[in-house]
Amino acid sequence: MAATILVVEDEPAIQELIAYNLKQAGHQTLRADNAEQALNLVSNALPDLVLLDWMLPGLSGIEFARRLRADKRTRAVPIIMLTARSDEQDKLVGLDTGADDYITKPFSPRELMARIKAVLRRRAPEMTDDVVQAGGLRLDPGSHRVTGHGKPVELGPTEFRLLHFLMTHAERVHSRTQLLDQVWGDHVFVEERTVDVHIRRLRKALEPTELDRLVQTVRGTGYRFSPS
Amino acid sequence: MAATILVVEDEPAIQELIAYNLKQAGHQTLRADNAEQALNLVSNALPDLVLLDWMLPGLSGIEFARRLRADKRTRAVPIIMLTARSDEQDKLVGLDTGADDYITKPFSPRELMARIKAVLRRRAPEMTDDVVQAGGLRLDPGSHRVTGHGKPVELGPTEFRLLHFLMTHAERVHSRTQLLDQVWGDHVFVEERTVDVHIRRLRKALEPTELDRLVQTVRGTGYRFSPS
DNA sequence: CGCGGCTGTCACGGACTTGTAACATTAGGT
DNA sequence: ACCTAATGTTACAAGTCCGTGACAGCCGCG
Repeated sequence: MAATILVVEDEPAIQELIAYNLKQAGHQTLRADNAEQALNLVSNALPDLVLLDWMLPGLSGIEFARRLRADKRTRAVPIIMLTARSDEQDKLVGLDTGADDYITKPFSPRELMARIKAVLRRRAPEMTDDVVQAGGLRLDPGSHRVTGHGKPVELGPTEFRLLHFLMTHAERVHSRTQLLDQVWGDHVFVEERTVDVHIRRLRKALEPTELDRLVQTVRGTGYRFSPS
Repeated sequence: MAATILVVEDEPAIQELIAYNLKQAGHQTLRADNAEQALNLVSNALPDLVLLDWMLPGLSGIEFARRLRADKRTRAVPIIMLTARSDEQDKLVGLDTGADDYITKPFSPRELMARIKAVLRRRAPEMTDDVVQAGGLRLDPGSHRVTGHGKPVELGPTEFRLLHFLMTHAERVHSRTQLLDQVWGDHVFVEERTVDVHIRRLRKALEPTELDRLVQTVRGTGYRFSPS
């Protein structure tokens, strides 16, 4: 995992409780007491997920969510809403603003962690530490190992992340720009052609296992991982 | 393990029974007849685990659990609930307050001990005194001894804890930050590179037995213990 | 008080990674 | 068959990460 999670919650006790559990699970946490603070943090660096209290002093949680969704840069960030109310009405409004999931207080840490995992799995599978297998390739984020037909494959850090992303988003073409955003991170300025070089390095590392053919070029568009 | 376990139970007979069994298993026991007494004990010294009766005179067990969870200092202490009721409803409420496990009376001492062990293992596997063996290495927390291929290995306290943690979480990469949190404890401020130095000392101590190769570097990520 | 063991920090050097440019090759259209 | 844009490939310099030895402070013990 090692996801970076932004917690927007005004009650210190709950904020602390959540942060503690996140840390235990190996996540980084950013904290904000209110929406304004949260917006600041987000403008600095994108978190991988936002835990957002419904009721906030000042700008409400729901309004904050709306703003995230309105900005192209932050649109894709998964949001989990925390709320004390349990009625269906709010739930609907919450989901309408684009929340990915919804938890009503009081919640158990166990439940919270489970939902975070579920949302990350759905929205950003490369953030989880689930083992990915496809076409004879096996990548284990937990132990940071890659094997092709059982034989170990040596990868540099960037190639590892690149392969991880491609495998968790297989059968889909990704432009160089998308790959830079997803694998290198936003706020990073590198030449697009750099992607080519890393693709090359990845393929080279896969060559001994004949699995380099799984990383395919789509001329004029980008690259694709295809286990077929 | 040598864990310190707080037993909160109003029935003397059951309290005695539990205490006896805990002692047999090598644990320290603290006893309280009610929640108020328990809170006092906890404010003095943190136990490694709390065995908590559901029904208590005065402050109820569940309320006591909530208070433990509400205080930052006591938040992480594992709780096992004891209850006479067996219905699902209570179980859910109990888990919601953050209980780690649940035992319904009557229970066998054997079962209780098994659950305690399981919870300690889950919350902090390196807290138990189970002997850990892997790849020719043997670490015995009870006697605080390490042997490699039968030959004794001399380790300093920190290296011992580090190896213990790595062995109980093998085949997983741990970042320096995670290792600092888990082995040094959070709220400790030391340089990340200090981890490197202790890894070095650990490897050096393992060198005579050729077992230093089990402690592996994952460049750009952290360290991993791998018995392979 | 002196001693030895343990700890955290630093600095240096080597090994590995990374982004870029430059050149080679290929794919597709005409 | 050509031409051109896109991609493959290689080399390299700069940067980053890690191993390692040295060292000073700390603590407990004799």
